Amino acid sequence: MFIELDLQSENPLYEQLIDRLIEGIASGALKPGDPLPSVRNLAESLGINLHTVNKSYTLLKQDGFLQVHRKRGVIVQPDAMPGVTAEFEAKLFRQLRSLAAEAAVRGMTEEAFVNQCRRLYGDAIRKRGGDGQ
Amino acid sequence: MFIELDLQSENPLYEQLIDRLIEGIASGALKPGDPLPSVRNLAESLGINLHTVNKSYTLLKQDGFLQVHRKRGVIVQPDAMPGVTAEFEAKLFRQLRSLAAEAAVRGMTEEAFVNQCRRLYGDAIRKRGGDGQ
DNA sequence: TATCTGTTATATGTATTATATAACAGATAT
DNA sequence: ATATCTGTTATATAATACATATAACAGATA
Repeated sequence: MFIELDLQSENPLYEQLIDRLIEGIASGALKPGDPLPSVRNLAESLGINLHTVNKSYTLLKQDGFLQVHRKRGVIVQPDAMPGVTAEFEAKLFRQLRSLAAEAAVRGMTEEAFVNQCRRLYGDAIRKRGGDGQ
Repeated sequence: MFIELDLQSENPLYEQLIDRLIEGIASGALKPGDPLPSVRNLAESLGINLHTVNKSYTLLKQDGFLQVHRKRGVIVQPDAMPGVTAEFEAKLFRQLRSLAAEAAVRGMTEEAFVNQCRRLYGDAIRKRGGDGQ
């Protein structure tokens, strides 16, 4: 687990951690059923508070990306990952619309914008071994 | 100016307003040189505080999307819009990477993801009349 | 028994967001 | 000139979010 958080970022630490963990699942660095460090261990290794890690874990659990076994601790969702829910679609639309509008105003062509989207999707699943769906 | 803000949203009001104004510029609803309502007028018509509008205007001015003339008031940047700066690229990368990773984990294919990106870019400039670059 | 797990409770400090009221200097219109 | 409108600045207050700290609980583990 090579996770780095930016303490200077405007993004909250718990959101950064959520992003890093989802990116880990997308890339295959974290596979279904894989155990995650305990909240206390991860907090210590990241140099942040236990409750900040716990908040990230709790939100990821609520969304179905993680499971908490009384015995095995926190693990990556071993069964079906959450699908494209209405909430996720709404978030995707909202953020993409905002990014696309600013990109257009700044003179970024549709091709350039779409190419970046494609490239970053490819980067996200790069390490999965081609089973990226 | 048909702007609606979501008072329930997690997004701050001043950020929502920034998004709506940039989207207005992207779509052509707001053209270079167009005057914007005064901070007090817009605040009243949106039902929010003067300082919240002023914060949005100030940030948009700092980024070069708006200009403040002592005589003409606040207008849409009449000269060259800000280009694709390093800061914007960094923001674009950060947010797209996060969205792409979650989309991939949720089973959204690269094609579906890229198509949404393309569609939302097209929606953003739809009313510009095809001079979208 | 001692230790580790997630979880919950409580408290504190800081920053952000949004509001309110007031005032200033420049420009505009009557 | 007087009154009004402009962006801007100052100050204050309340609510919320973020991050931390300390403590405790029940279940599982060694």
